[in-house]
Amino acid sequence: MFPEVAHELPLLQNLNPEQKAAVTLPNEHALILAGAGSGKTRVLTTRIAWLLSTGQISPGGVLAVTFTNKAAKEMMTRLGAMLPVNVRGMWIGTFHGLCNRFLRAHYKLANLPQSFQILDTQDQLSAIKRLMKQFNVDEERFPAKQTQWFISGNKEEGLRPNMVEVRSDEDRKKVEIYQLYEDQCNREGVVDFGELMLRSYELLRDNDPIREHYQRRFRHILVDEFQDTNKLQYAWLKMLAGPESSVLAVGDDDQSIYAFRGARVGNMADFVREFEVKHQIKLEQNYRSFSNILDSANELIAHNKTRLGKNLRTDQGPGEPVRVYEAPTDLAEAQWMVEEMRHLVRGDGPEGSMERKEIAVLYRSNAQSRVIETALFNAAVPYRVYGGLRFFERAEIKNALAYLRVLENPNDDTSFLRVVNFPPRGIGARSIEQLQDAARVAGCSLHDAVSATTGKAGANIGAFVAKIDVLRERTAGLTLREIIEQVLQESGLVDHYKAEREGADRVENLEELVNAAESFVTQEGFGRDAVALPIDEHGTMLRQSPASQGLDPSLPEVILRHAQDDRTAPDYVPPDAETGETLSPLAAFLTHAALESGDNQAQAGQDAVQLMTVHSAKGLEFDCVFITGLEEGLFPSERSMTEYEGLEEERRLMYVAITRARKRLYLSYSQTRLLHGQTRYNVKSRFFDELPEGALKWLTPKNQNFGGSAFGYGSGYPSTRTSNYSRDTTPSFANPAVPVQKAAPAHGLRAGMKVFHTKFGEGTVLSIEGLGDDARAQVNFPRHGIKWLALSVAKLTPVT
DNA sequence: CCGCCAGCTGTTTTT
DNA sequence: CAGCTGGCGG
Repeated sequence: MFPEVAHELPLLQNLNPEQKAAVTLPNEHALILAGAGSGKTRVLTTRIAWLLSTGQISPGGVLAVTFTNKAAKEMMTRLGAMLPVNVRGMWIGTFHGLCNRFLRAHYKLANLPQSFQILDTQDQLSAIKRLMKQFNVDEERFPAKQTQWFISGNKEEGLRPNMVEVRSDEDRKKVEIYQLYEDQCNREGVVDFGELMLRSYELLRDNDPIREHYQRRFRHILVDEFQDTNKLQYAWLKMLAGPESSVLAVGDDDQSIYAFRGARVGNMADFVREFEVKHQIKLEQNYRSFSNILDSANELIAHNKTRLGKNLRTDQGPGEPVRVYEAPTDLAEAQWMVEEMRHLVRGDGPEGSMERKEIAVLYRSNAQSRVIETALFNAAVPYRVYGGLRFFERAEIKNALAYLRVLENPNDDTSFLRVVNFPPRGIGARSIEQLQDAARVAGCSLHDAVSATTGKAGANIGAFVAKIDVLRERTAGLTLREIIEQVLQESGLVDHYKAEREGADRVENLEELVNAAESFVTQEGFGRDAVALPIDEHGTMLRQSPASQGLDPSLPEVILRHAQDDRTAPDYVPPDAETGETLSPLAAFLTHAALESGDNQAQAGQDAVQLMTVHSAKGLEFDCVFITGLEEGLFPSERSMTEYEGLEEERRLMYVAITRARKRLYLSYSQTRLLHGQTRYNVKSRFFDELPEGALKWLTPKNQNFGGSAFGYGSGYPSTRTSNYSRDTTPSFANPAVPVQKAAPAHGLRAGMKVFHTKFGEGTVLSIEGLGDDARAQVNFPRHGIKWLALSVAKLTPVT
C-alpha cells in the first residue's frame, strides 16, 4: 500500500492538514512543534498506526519513548483501539523502562546480574549515606543530598567519575565518592535510574554489532515531550538512530518546565542541526480552550525571548473572560475559591453545573495546598490532592520490598540494612558497624559477612540471616502471591504494624501489595516489562516461532507478513540465549515496583476537586482551572527571579497552567500570605502585566486595598453578593480606573519595587516582613546579592 | 536500643 | 507553621 491509497484511510479522517502532514511524513527525521492542546498524542499514535497499517513498518520496528508511564500507557491504549495489534510487543515505554528492557536482554554484556535491581531516589540516598559513613566523609562538608545530586547530575551528562572535570579539592573528593558509589552498586548488583540510561547508552556506543542491530531494527523512533530530554537521553537517541531510521520528535519549547532537573530545550535546536531535519511542522490549532484563555496564554508567552516561535489559535469563540481576584489573605483567597466552586457545581452559572473533577486548583508549590485544603474541608467539598508519596514509596511498602529484594539478591546491602532491624529485633548500630567492618575486610556483602562474625553481637544478626535464608528456601517454587504473603508474615511486618496504634492503614497497604502483585501476574503477565530480545551477544538474532510472537491473528495481512519477518517482537519473557535462564516473577515484580511507583492517592474514582502543582498538571486538562497564589516571589518564585533563564521558565510554567483550562479560568492572588510561620506581604505577579487586558475581568478592583472596607465575595454571578465592580460578563470588559486607596505601611515599600541604598546601590525589594520598627525588607542587589535590611535603620529610597 | 525533643529547613518531579 | 533529622538521655 502506498501513500496515495493511505490518504483514504479512516485513520486520517478528522485530522487537520498539519496533523495529517505530520502523520504521513516520509521516512525522514522530523520535528513536530506541538502546542498545548493541539492533539500531540493523537498525532503520535496515529503516525504509528498509519505506518503499521500501510505496511511501511512492522510492530517490532517501532520505538516510541515517553517520560512517564502514564503517557506510555495512554499511547498503547489509543494505539490498541486504532489497530488490532498487540501493542505489548512493541517498544513503547519510558526512557528508563526501555533501558531496563534493553539491559535485561543484554545483561551479560552490560556486566550485570540478570536479576539486577533498581534503586529509586530514596534507596540511592541511603546507599550514599551509608557509603559516606563507611569512608568517614565529613557530612557537614559533603551533604549526602548534594552528593546524590552530583552523582545523578553527572550521569545525566553522560560522565563517569574519570570523565568529570575536577577544579577543586572538593570536586576531587566528590568524584572519589562517585567512584566508590559505583563500586558499591556493582558489588551489590543494583543500578540507579541514571545508571539504567547511562549503561544502555554505553553498551550501544561500545558494541558495534548490538548497536547496528538495533539501528537496523528501529526504523521509526518517536519521541514524546522532546523538550524535556536531557543530554544523555539525547545521546541515547542519537545512538539508536541508524542511517535507515527516522526520528520523529514531538515537543513544545514553550512547555519546557524541567530545566531544573537537567532537561535541555536546546536539544530541539541540536536535533534539527545534527540530524539535518528536513521536516518541521507546527501544530498550532488548539482544540481545548476558548480564545480568551488562549489569547492570554499567547500574549504571556510572547514575553519570552528564547522561543522557537508558535502561536495557538482556536475556532472556538472568545468564551468567558479570564476572571481575576485579589484577596486580602491566603485564607480569604481559599474561601472565595470554595464559594466560587459551589456555584459552579450547583450550576447557577451561565453554562450549567460542572463536575467537581472538572475543577482544578493549581499552585506553584505544594505548601500552598494546606490553606486550600482547610477551606475545602470546612466547606465539606470533596477534593483530591496530587503529589506526595506514591504507593511503592510508602515506608511499609518499601520495607516489604526490601525483604523481597534480600530474598532475591542477598548481596543487596541497601535492602539488608533497611530491614535487618525492622521490625526491631535487638540489632543495634554497634553490631551493624561490626558487620560492616567485617564485610569490608572480607570484601563481601553484609549477608555473606555474617558467618564470619562471631560472638554475642553476631547472634541476633545470625538469626536474622538464617531466617531470610530459610524463607528463601521455603518460598522457592511458590507463586508470587504466596511468596509475598509468607514474607509479610514471617518478617513480622504485619504483626508489627498491627500492634502499632495507627498502623491500620499500613496493614491495609501491605494487603494492597499482595493485590498489586496478583494483578501484576495476571493482567500484565509477569515479566512483560522486562521482555528480552532473542539476540545473542554477537548481535545475531535467534529465530522465534511465529506463534510465539504475540500477534493478534486478526491483524491485517500486511502486518502479519511483516511480523513474521520480524524475529524480535515477542510478548513473552525469552530465556537467556545460552542458559535458558529466565527472570523470576519476583525479580520482575520488584523491577515493576521500582520503575512504576504507582498511583499517588486513592479515592480516584470519586467526583472530587483536583488539587495539584502546576508541574503535575502538565498534560492534563480541565473545564475550570484556578491558578492561585499569583504573587511576586511565589509565582514567579523568588529563587527563579535572579536569573533571566529562571524567569523564562516560570513564564512557561504559567503558560502551562493557563493552557490547562478548557472553558473557565480564574487567576487569584493574595496581599498577605502565611509562609514559614510568618506573614508575608506580597504584590501581584508581574504576569498580570503580561496578559491581554481585554480578555480579563477583574472581580476585585485592580490594586484594591483592603483597609477595613467591606469586602464582598465577587463571584461574578448576579445572584450572589458581589463587590461593586465588574459585574458585566462581556469578555472585552474595560476596567474602570479605580482610585488606588492605599493604607500603605509607613515605609511605603512593596515587593517588586526598585530601591536605592547608599552603600549597596540599586536593588529590588523581594519581600517585606514585620511591621513598624520591626519591618525588614529583603532586597536583591545585583552587586552585593540578597540582603535583609531593617527598615528603621537602613535608608531605602524608592527609585522610579 | 528506643524514644523523645530540639533544632533546622523549607520550589517545582519523573524514573 | 510543620515535618523531619539527628543527637542525647533513659
